[in-house]
Amino acid sequence: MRPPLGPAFSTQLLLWFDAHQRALPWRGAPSPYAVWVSEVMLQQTRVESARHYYERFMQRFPDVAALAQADEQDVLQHWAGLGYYARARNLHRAAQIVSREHSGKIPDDPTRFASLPGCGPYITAAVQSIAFGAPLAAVDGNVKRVLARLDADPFPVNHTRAHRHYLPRAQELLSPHRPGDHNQAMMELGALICTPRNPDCPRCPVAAFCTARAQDTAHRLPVREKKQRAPLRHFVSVILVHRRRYLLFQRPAKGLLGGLWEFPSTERTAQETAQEACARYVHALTGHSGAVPQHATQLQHAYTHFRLHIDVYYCPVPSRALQAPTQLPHRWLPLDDVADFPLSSVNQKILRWAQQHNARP
DNA sequence: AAGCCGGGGAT
DNA sequence: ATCCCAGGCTT
Repeated sequence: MRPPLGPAFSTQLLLWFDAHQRALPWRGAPSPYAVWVSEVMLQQTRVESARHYYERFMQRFPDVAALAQADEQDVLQHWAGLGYYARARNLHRAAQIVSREHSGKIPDDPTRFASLPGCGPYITAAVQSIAFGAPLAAVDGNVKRVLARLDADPFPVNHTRAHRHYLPRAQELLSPHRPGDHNQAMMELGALICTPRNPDCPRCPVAAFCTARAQDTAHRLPVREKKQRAPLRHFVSVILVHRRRYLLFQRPAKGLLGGLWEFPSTERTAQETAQEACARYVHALTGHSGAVPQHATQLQHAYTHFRLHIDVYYCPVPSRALQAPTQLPHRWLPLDDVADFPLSSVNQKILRWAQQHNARP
């Protein structure tokens, strides 16, 4: 049996939030557009990671019209390094829809807003409650953790149906008077007090309502399903140079790192060394068989579903002709111009290496 | 329902 | 090394 909470819970929560919330760039009477941009950036992304990107993005695209008119490459350029690039592409498309079909005004109707690309249940509840006062509970990773502890609920928070499971409880607790602040307060509580490890129960404003606190089991909640470890894959990236110009490819519009640019790269098979893979790739790319790739550096990186080991090579070639036209857009660029293209985090590291070594190993 | 999609900070 | 974050889309 759950303790009867009623409005007492949100009263205590909001008192704490009013006194202890962090000063963040998207707080303090933000425009609906500012709320939207911040919520999209904060998906699966910590506040401190998104903060700088948010400031820069809002300076460059201050309103829906500015974003709608922008070139997608410009939008990606301001997102490069933040990850989950479909967020940027969807936000850009959504801004164009708002501009064309809603006279530039962000819909204050949850159903219409939810039909925009990138606007799922969480974004919709967050934006509609914070910007327009709609009484919709926003359920993210923080909220699920807080609720799991509040009720000592063993339902795994990373289960496919976790959102469906925790939403009714979140909705029942939601303050009808200040739904936007209540939603932010739940997330702020999860970020500052009810943290994944070592929750600070003595300083929790709603500890009196918490079943896990009463049972002293907060440190063992929430329950989480095991997931298998990401496999390791080996890639070779090559800094291909012809007369101080560097070859860059653009990745396909969809899928991993969609629309971003990168130094040429290929996956290494188990049967070849990195050096052999690089020579094989350069030959396939340029037809030039006498290439002697020089090892530049190694990088490690982790994506959600696999880990990456990358050997980076430096390889001058005698011609700019490409043998097998890869269908993918490419450019031969002066090193100083490469940074003007949206690069993934890994390729930003490769670029920095090239700059530091002045293009020579 | 399960898989795909980034990156970094905390532990 | 592992976890996990202001999740949504595709299949």
